[in-house]
Amino acid sequence: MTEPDHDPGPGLAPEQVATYFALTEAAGALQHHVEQHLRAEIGLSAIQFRILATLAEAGGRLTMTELADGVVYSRSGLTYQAGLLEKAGLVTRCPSPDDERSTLLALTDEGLARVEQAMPGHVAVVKRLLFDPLSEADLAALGDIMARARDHMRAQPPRSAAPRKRRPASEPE
Amino acid sequence: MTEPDHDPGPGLAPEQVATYFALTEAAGALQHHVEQHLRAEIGLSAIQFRILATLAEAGGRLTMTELADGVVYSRSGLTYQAGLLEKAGLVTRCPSPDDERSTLLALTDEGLARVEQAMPGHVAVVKRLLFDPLSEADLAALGDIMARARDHMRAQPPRSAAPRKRRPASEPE
DNA sequence: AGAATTTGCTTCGAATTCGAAGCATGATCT
DNA sequence: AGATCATGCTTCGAATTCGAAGCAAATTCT
Repeated sequence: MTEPDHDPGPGLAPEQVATYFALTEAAGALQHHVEQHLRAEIGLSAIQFRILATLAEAGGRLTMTELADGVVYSRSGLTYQAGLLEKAGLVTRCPSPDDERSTLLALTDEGLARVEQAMPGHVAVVKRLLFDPLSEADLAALGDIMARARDHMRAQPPRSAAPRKRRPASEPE
Repeated sequence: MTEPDHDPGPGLAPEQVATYFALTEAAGALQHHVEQHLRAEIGLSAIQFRILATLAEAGGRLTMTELADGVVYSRSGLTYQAGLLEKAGLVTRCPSPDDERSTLLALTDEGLARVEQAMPGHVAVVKRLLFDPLSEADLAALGDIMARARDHMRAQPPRSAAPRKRRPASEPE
């Protein structure tokens, strides 16, 4: 499971493949465990927790597009989850005062309370699974690397295959 | 996006939260881009490619459980995907000579060819998105860290989530 | 040996996800 | 101003996913 035997072709380092697979599998396993924990503890799916946490970080209110952009999610999926969360009383949907067509998702007090209730145990699980075998230096390096990778991916222009996409300039107005 | 304003509680470093979020978001974005590329290039979903690649790494044959264990996937989902892949002629299902109840998934020549066809472009996308902003030292550090994290997660026993795994609970439901 | 427990996989039903199409609002052009 | 295009969200249908239940083979216990 450590060294692939196929021929990846010229100029491609198998070390990168191994790193990528390790990253993907670890991230998948981590997500799985986190999902289990969140659902068992406070009855939220990982994506729901992520939505609420992103809202909390942003100060409580975001438009659907900003939110979907932040959680790397499809618009329709976000609509579905927003409906669930609204029905659960954790968020409210207000029309934006600026753009009538935009919908602002706002965190309710209960929603914020839920996030704060979930956060310690959530982080504890992540700590145990991800950060336990890592040193301080590892943590710093990983944080630095992943932040850089994330920013790089955010800066990636949308693929040309998309029929209707946002403007190439990802600059907020 | 750097420092959440909520109170995570005592003993929990916000740096870890930031690292975890960066990791999750980057992994999610990477997975999304990879999914797009794989589907557009060779008509495989990410999970299908992962199954085929895992099979190739293992020498061509694995049981369903070993495979599901390797790709962190549900058994039923793997059954579904195995059906699709078998119908596509990329794998075959043979009963195990050792255990009659076990099903061995075997990679066909076409399946192996598909993996090898997909691998270069796949790695190129990963390279561009993930490894482009990283130095050699970053790559080595990331590979080391993620491999350690993955092994640690693999070693994690299922908490109490397992319904009826090994121990016959004296409390029937 | 025979019965009970365990293990491995598949089927089933419900929930979730996504892209495309549809609808409404804002911006731009003439 | 009116028309046209662009943007934001939602609905819709199909595909995928998961856990629980079900079934067959193997191991263990008596």
